[in-house]
Amino acid sequence: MGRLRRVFDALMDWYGPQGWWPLGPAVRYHKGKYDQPSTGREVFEVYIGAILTQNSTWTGACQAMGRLRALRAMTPRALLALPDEVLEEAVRPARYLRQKARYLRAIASFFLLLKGRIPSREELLTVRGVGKETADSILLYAHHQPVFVVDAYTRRVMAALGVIRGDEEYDTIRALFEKELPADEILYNEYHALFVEHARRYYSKKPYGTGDPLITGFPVKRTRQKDTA
DNA sequence: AGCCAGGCTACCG
DNA sequence: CGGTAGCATGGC
Repeated sequence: MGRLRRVFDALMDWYGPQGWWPLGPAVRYHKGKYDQPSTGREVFEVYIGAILTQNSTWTGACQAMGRLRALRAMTPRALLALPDEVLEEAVRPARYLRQKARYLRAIASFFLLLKGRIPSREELLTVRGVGKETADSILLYAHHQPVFVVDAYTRRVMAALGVIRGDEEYDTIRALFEKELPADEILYNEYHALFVEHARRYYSKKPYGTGDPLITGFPVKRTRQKDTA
């Protein structure tokens, strides 16, 4: 039963590889070797990006990262050395500058303690500002662990397709994907990115899912959403 | 002019 | 527990 696989194939067919976290052009995707962030710097940039994009736009997060780069503060030590006002000003385009400045400090300290080790999900969740989606994003996009990232878009799309109700626990939805799909880092990477690409088009404004070709083109059984449970 | 971003924490009942 | 207010923005 490859429902989820078919959805992936359709999205991949329509949008192509997204090459997220964006370590290099999508070309490299086809070379089989997904360009892995090997240096500590690149890994740390994913940590930073994961915080900065929370409930925000990628453009805003990029602007903030550009400011940090200009300040030469894309390493944990350099970031921690910034005065509060400077760090907050750099974060501004990514929203919640006060909060995210705190979060960035927390995760920079955490990153230093790791000394290059890959953290567990539980460890990540102890960091202030790191919730489930952020933890999973870091595991997947920075450390290449086969963890499926669930976000608001994932819920909307899958609920519209009748695969879920939409109010399930985060971990329930993650488990569903990880059960139905092979534990493939690159697959999860692209899938999540494709969800974002697709949902930005059809699931940004209400009513969600209007004109979604997944719905018109993939008749998914939606007849018993309510009666079980 | 609104509406909406790739959430998280804290605090409420 | 579940539900939600609040969080120092900027682009389409």
